[in-house]
This record gives sequence, structure tokens and C-alpha cells, in this order.
Amino acid sequence: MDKSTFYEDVLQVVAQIPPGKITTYGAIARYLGSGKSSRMVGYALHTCIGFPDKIPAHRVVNRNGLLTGKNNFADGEMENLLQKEGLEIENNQVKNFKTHFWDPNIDLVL
DNA sequence: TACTTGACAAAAG
DNA sequence: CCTTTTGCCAAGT
Repeated sequence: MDKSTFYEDVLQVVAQIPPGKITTYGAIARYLGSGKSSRMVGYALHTCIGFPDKIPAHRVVNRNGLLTGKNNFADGEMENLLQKEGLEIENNQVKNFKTHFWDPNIDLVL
């Protein structure tokens, strides 16, 4: 689709995140060619809330592996989903975050 | 219609 | 090592 804006692309990428994996806002932003638009990534997900069936935003965390947006999800849903996918969460942070990290730049080809 | 806020990141001090 | 500043753009007030 032409006219795809940054946040539209973000949703597309997030929707392609494989289960059991997580990525960061910066990785997505970089994949789209704007490493400084990381804020828009989170904002895109914020607007995308309401249809999580297409946008597994729980698989997107900040650079520290911290569940920054967990407050925006249902209470404890984010951690629950991540744990369900085989990830380990502690103190609102993904353990072995680097191990389960998925970079769109690697799996996808721009 | 204009200003402020916001799921972040990376660089500089 | 930790704190502060800048970039980005859309949506809410």
C-alpha cells in the first residue's frame, strides 16, 4: 500500500514477530530506516491497542528488555503472555532478553 | 487551531 | 557510571 506511514509499517513489522521472540523499539525503527523514531514505534502500538490479535505488542520491549508498556496492557497480561511463550520475566524485565531477541533486520529483508 | 504528552534511544557531559 | 538533551511524529486536550 502506498502512503504507508511510519507507524503503519511498524504495525506490519510487529505483526511479523515470530512467537517466543521479542524485539525492541529501536530495532524496528532502525529497520524502517529511522533509528530515532523509536518513540513512534511505541506510539503506533499504543494506537494499535484494541486489536492485539494482529499486533502482539507484548513482544516489543524497550532497549533494556524492560516491559515499559505493561501498564498499557491488561493487568499482568504482558508478563503472562511472554511467560507463556517461554520467556522469563522478572521485575518487569525480560530475562535472557538478548537470547530471545529478534531483529527484523536479520529475519526480514528490507 | 495550537500546545502538550508519550510503549524510546542514543549521544554528550 | 549516571544524568541531561535532542530527535521524531501522531493523538489527545
